Amino acid sequence: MPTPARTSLEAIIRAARGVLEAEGLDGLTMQRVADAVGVRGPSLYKRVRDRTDLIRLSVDDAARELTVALDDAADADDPRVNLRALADTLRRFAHAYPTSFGLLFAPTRGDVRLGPDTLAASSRAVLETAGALAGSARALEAARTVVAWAYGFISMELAGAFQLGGDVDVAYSYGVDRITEAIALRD
Amino acid sequence: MPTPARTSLEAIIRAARGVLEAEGLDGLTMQRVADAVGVRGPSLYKRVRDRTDLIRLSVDDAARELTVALDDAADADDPRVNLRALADTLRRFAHAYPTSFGLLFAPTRGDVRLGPDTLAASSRAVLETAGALAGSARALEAARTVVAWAYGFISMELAGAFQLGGDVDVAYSYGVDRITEAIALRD
DNA sequence: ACCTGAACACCGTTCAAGT
DNA sequence: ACCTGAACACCGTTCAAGT
Repeated sequence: MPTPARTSLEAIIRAARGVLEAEGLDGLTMQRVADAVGVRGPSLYKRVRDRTDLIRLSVDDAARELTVALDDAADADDPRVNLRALADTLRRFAHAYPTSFGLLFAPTRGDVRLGPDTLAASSRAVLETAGALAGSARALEAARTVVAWAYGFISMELAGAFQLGGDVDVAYSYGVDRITEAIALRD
Repeated sequence: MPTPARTSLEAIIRAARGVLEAEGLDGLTMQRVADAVGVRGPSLYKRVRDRTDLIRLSVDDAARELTVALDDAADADDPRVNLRALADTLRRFAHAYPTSFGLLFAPTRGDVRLGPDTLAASSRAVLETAGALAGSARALEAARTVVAWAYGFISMELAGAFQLGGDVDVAYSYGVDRITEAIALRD
């Protein structure tokens, strides 16, 4: 006799993302997530292969949320305005979900890797805006330059590497301008 | 009656770094490190507070090695040449010790954080070269821009985010040039 | 068809007992 | 003074038994 489902993959991912940001990666235990969705630990394995899979699903879910935010952000005509909006959106995302952000490109964790489709979707808005600034032939490398800088800057910020002083908001804003001009230089 | 020491903190850190790069962060178990230095697990706690402490010590050790390499790299008169040498040195370090590199600024792991002195020492060469390019008043933000870009680029490279094709070496080299010109622009 | 308790392997850590 | 085996708590994971 079938038992009605007492939870769902969506609920599990939502709970896992909450735990991930509240307690960090080490705090994400199967027990903790099971408690949060009102089920026993072993039941999670009905919907999720293992803990690594759950982490990947959570980061993937966060990446999709980021993609939506980025797509919404770049709605102006001026590509410089759009690039700033994209950079600000990425930084807001990172502050809201630092652990997920850190795992997005974490070189340390080969096991938690996003699918190419998720990556491509989240790159779309940046690629388009970068292309408008640098020329479509240079779109890819321009986009990489912007994302690399922004990811690096925000990672260092979150890691507390900017202890030498100075206003981090100002530094970020200034950096966006510099990078924008750097990729807008035609040759 | 005193027992002669059968290992040392240095040997433990060396072994831990080896395991860290060979097996990744999850592979760094106390048991594994103990085996590598020829001692039982509990003995490690005579020299190390806990596993987190051992990770931090390992990353700190890697950071010191990086500092030496950076100091040696920037020996030319032309700051552009030096900046390229510094960028190449950082990238070589990252490829040699990807896990340590990832932990250097990992936003995800607040527990494994380098001391300000270690950070300051490793920044010195970059700060000096950046200052020579951007002017000493702009040295700090110029250095941050370079390091943020390089860290982000290499992280994405190691994370496999550059699957869209193109020669990564060329992209890195090109990026160094762009960033160099961006921070060399006086205003 | 999903959920559960019991069980297992593994790991970090402590500690009393050895030398 | 350092090392060890035993022990404990905790966690991921499996599985037979329940409904």
